[in-house]
Amino acid sequence: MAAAQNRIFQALADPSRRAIFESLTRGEAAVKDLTARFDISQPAVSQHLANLKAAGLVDARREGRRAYYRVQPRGMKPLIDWIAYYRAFWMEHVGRLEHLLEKMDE
Amino acid sequence: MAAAQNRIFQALADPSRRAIFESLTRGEAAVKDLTARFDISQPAVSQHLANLKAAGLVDARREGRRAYYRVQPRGMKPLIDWIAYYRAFWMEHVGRLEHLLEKMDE
DNA sequence: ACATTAAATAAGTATCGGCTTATATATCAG
DNA sequence: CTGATATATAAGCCGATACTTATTTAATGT
Repeated sequence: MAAAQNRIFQALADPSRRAIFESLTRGEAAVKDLTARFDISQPAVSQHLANLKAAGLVDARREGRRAYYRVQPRGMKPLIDWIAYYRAFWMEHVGRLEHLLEKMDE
Repeated sequence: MAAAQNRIFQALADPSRRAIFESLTRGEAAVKDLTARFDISQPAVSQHLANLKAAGLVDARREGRRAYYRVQPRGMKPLIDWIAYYRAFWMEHVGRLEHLLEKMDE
């Protein structure tokens, strides 16, 4: 559980990797597509994807010679759990956070 | 905004630093106290605190020769915003996330 | 004043991590 | 079969960073 949180925070810490992840929220994409979108080499993209996959944030699908990656929404659970766990504290100190969380129910 | 997210994700990525942050959610603490709680040197603790403070996650207060640090709940906003921004996507793909978010209202 | 305590800063080291190029492994097209 | 395409893996480089010890700054106690 804490290990999962470690992997997720570490995975999302790198701006390039987070950008790739965010890009995948717009929809499934092949490595080739992602390589075209960003200014790093194909191996760099593959390495970032492997990292995201190991963190459980992303899922891969092979189709012929293409590898399609997509976000694995359930992978966000440890991050949400982490926030939820400390929520009691936020609540005590910032009543206004209630309103922040409401945004998540829009 | 994206810069704030960068700093926060980067700050929370290190396990020691995140542990210090989590420890502070249990209440304000002086550097001395934190140094006693963890198995790293005092300078290491001070450096982590400086990092957390630069990320806006933590706030410092001087009292005599002691420096008390406490969580700055508003500092979590960029992280919550980030999750909220991509929530639309999570919702599309995982109806069950609704239930995850409900946990945050318990 | 002097010694002690608390914290921050400086400086150096060593590991980690993200990138590159080069290569390997498949798959497809001709 | 051959060449081209798509991805993954290997190896190495280099900058970032998390630590250390040493020192500085400041506040307290005797």
